[in-house]
Amino acid sequence: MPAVSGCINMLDSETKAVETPEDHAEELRLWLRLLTCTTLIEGEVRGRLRQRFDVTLPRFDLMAQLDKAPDGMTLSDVSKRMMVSNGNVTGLVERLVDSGHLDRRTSETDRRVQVIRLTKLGRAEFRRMAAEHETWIADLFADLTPKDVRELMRLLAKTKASAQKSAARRRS
Amino acid sequence: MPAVSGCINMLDSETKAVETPEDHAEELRLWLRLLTCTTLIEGEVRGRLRQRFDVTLPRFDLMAQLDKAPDGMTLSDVSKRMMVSNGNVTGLVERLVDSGHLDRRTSETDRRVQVIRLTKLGRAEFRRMAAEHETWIADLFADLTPKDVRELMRLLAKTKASAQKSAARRRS
DNA sequence: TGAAAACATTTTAGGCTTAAAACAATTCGG
DNA sequence: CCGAATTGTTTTAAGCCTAAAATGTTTTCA
Repeated sequence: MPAVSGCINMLDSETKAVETPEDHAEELRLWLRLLTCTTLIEGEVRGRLRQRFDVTLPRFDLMAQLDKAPDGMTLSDVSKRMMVSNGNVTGLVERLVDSGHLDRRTSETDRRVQVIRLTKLGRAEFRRMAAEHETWIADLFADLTPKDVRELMRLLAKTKASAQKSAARRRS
Repeated sequence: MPAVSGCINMLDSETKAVETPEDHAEELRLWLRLLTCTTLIEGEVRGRLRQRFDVTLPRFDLMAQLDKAPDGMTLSDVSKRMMVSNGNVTGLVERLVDSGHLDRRTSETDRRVQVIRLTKLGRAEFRRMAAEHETWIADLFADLTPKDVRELMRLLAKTKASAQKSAARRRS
């Protein structure tokens, strides 16, 4: 392949964007690294939750959402916050109700809606787990300076916004 | 609670580390943001793979690993690279062999080992999907400048190293 | 050499997850 | 007011995923 082919294509182009097969290897590598980091940390947290508290990560995540909502949440709210499917939440909640961690009742004003809350037991257990969980996270990120943390926060916010925009573009 | 309690605790401490309940809220927020970004992008890629190619993300990921290894890989290699359990790979490979995308054979020199490769069909289909996949990723990260990308790469590398160190600490 | 350790994979049991279809209740527009 | 669209949840079918135990193979080393 001649080294000038890209330039030739560019000369061919008219007013619109160039159709040269562009190189997006950098973005691809970034995505893989992002995924690796997340998978690594998630796996570590999952293992520690299991070992220390015999609880699964999805259960912990669901309880974390409810801990921030003393008045409860609807299943839809939970589903959106956790970014998982509705059906997923149904099953997760069912098991947590069975184990006595959640209370679930039908809304008085809208009989479609199920409102779930942490029970006293659920809240107590979550708080206990959350305290230790926070130290694990701190340890996993221990080598980052406060400046690194701030900078990562900023860049990830930008990344999130970019991805949301792209997702919206596709849906429209 | 008096505002000086932290200092009092520090005075109480002896040679070892202070037991003051430290504030790790920043790291926690960082972790949640990292998770959100990854979940968002992963969900988007999953949906597009399904819509355009009727393929699942785990299948795509496995084929991506094999595409980089013309001489094939063992199941253990795949399991380590993908950071998933051995049993997971067994099932994934089984389905991909059934659909004609993978070839699997027992190693001649070590009968414990299964070596898998992409078939001609598997490689062709993967290349077709990968080309489009790359444009999706580029679009999802479109609002990041080259500098942002470099900086994120650097900080995520640091994060990965930190997490690996922490994981190793726990295992020892 | 031969038992024990290490290794590669599979199996098992249970839970997680999704997309799509089904169902139920509410809201909207004519 | 009533049919149609919308909203909230559950169900279904299939696949993904893990940890732990089981199976078969190779290596180690006493």
